[in-house]
Amino acid sequence: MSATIKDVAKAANVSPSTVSRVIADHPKISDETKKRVLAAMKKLNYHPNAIARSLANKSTKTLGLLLPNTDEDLFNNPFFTQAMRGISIYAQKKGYYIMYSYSNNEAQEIEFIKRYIHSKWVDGIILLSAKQEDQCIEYLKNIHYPFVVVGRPKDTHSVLWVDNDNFQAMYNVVTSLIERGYRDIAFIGGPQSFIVTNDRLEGYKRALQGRGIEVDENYILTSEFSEQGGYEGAKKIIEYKVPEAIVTTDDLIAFGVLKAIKENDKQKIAVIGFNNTFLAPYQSPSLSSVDINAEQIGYQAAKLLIDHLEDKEEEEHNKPTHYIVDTKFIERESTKL
Amino acid sequence: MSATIKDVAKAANVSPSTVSRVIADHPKISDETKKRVLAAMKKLNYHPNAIARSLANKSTKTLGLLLPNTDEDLFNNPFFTQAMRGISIYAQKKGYYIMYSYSNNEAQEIEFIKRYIHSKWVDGIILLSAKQEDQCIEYLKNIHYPFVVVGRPKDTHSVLWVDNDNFQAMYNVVTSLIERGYRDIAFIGGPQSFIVTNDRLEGYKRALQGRGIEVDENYILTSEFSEQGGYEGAKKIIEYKVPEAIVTTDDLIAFGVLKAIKENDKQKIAVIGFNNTFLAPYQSPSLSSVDINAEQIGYQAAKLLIDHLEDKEEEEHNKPTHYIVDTKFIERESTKL
DNA sequence: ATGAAAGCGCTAACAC
DNA sequence: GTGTTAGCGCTTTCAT
Repeated sequence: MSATIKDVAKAANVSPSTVSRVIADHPKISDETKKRVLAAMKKLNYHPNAIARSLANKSTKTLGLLLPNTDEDLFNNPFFTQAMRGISIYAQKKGYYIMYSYSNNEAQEIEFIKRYIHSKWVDGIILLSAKQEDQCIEYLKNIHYPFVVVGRPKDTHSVLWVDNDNFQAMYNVVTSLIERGYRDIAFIGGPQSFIVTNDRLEGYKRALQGRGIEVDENYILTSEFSEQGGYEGAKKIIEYKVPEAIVTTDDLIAFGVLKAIKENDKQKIAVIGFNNTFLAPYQSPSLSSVDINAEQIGYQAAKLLIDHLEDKEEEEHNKPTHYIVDTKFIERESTKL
Repeated sequence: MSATIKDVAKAANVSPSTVSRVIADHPKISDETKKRVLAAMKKLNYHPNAIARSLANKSTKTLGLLLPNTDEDLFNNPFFTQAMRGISIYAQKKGYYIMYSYSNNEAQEIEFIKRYIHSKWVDGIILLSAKQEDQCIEYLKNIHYPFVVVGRPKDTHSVLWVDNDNFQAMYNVVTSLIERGYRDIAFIGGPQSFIVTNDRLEGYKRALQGRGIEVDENYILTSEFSEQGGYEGAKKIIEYKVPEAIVTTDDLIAFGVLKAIKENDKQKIAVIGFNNTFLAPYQSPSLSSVDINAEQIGYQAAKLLIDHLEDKEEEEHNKPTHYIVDTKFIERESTKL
């Protein structure tokens, strides 16, 4: 039905290869014929068939995005939509398409990865969550398939990744708390299986130690990535010993903490969230949180992968292999009590 | 590098067409050769090249998903991720891939649609938001391209769509409020450019009228799709005349309303959200909300489109052209005061 | 039931 | 600079 390269060739009185050359913006083509071909394209409303190009080029210009295998709440976390938007923005800029699939568990995740790769649908893969023992990373590394992971993997050797400096971010937050006179600071994090949890926990511990405050293991809780987790964690901690501040690894957790605090009438406890989600300003008290710039993370992840893909031929010499996105502490009422 | 259909053919001592037939599960193939071919596939670790198949079949088995052209807050609304998940689930079940793109405005949205269509990347398109005057719908309808829209379009003629019965849902909520003795009920909705806003507003009005309560236009506000909008709207309404209840068209708006109510110390005002987002239970008071089952909406949208695509040949006689997903009122503290 | 051959729409040597 | 030709990996008549 729609015009092909041959139709254009005929209409412009040139050969198909010439048309192909103007599509690819080949240098050695006379302005005159180029003009004629372009005109023929317009006239016939011609658009290159991407499938045919992909087959001939052995490249689809599309990326496969793997959404995390996890429970509902985590996926509802705005982090993912923001990262997806960032990915989409850079991809669009470079003319790449994005496919996504949502998996329920790691086995399924690997299955989808294989499907993407074997079917030749994608040129590269973006992993949207790095766990401590991530089989997807292992698999992709082994077969030397181009991929990037959002979140620092356990072993960064020869893998592209982008993340915040989670250690530093939490370190800074806790240090600033200490400098203002807080000493009894508790920590509630998500599951330990996530690297990000451990990084932030480490930052918390080191900040305390750096100021000569002993780490109290009873002040450290990791649980679900949910308000429920924060709520229950905070109750447990308050029961143990009322702290002056509670730092968390996610706003969702912090929301739960705020609720528990209110119920226990311990309103002087400072609370800090992470990820600066859009509802943080609308808590009462409004929640201080660390903005991790999720959109930028997604953007840089796409950039790392696509740039890597495009530069395949020119030796992969000094290409950066990871990118650290800045965080920013957003102070609100929950730390100004 | 990887095995092609020819390699398999050679290994199994048959012709490529025979291999192709077993891939497509063609009936006229002897069990014996089928077995031999399958064995060869395993041995060579053969996987069909989807691009080549697509080119020959003129069908990619992939769908293009258009994320709404709108401000940040709206996209952060969990509705979209839930719908995306539903879409993904049905698509995966039927072996379809999903591509998404995020657009900033309607012009860009149409541009992406054209790109998807012209490049032949997708077999159909899913629109993730129906506005009153939706140019995308107009465009797709005109060129008779297969698509489905999430949300009831203004003109439903010859378009596939899935939605809640937003009129009925709001009608029921308001009626139940009236039956419990509430009379001064205000309404705060999102932008009027969204059909869903009008449907819910209509349900609100009719419910009042049905019980002989006059509609007070000062009790009706539409604004941004955000907490900010709810917050400011509620303040305005309270200033005008303190209502007994405020119904909203979105939890985000309701969150803002709750905040305004607290600040004004008007805690007896009942509040109802919409979409039953995951944070609704974590407000204080916990927020009563209408669960719209977004995942189901996405699932049914994908189903409608894919089933339509697959049945192209067999006359399109009695195929359903839309689907209504049930809503459910989830009562919490905010309506039990 | 199976094979031969043409074709899907585009690209990339290789010639001139 | 431009045309010719041979694929890319698969499907599908049309034979047999």
